[in-house]
Amino acid sequence: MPVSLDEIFSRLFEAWGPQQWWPAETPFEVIVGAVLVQNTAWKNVRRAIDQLSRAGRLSPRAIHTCPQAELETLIRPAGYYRVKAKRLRHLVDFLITSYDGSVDAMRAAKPELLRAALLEVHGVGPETADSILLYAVEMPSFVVDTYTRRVLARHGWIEPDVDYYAIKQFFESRLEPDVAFYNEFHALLVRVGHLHCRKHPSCDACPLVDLLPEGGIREPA
DNA sequence: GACCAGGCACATC
DNA sequence: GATGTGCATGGT
Repeated sequence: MPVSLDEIFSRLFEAWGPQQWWPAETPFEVIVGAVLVQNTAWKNVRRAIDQLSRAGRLSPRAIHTCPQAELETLIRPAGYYRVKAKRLRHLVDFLITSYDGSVDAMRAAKPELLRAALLEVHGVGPETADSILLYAVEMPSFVVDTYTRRVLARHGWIEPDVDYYAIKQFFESRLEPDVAFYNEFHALLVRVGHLHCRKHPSCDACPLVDLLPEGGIREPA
């Protein structure tokens, strides 16, 4: 690790400032978005959430009672609409069964136990669980996604094939647990990953350009 | 028309 | 345990 995470964060934050994540009106909307955004561009998720909202289906009970066909139609713009309709229903069932449909009620839970419980829900993997913990429940659980992995791997700070939990620990072992900080850091990593670490990167304007490893960026995994 | 997007579950070897 | 595949819409 040739450079500190604090240094990386500072550069990104000074370049772009607060990212205003998660883009949602309510904690429940965060949860819905966390499922719908799986391997999908946020713009498409926005459409799906708007359709749910306009149909009066943007609440735990409303989704719980929503016929499957209607739910699929409403979330269609987000892609994978059949699997996501099922995943959304499983998650809402969990929320209603375990927390009486209240996201706020989850705040009283022990973070590790809540994370484990979320991972038991069909369709909720590590990133979705951590997004819910951090952005909806406001627990300091670092979120790792494609961009996080790509940015770190391209700069040679991690091996590209390390697993999710190892990357999560990489951050959490080096940072103080702080919801606002984790929030901002992850959002900034998504931004730098999106702008500069894709298949055809544009490193010139990247705030981390002078932190590139010897021999330039690494190939993606 | 190819390629990509803020994953996850499941099949197969 | 590692690797491959299906899921699907919409933007570039």
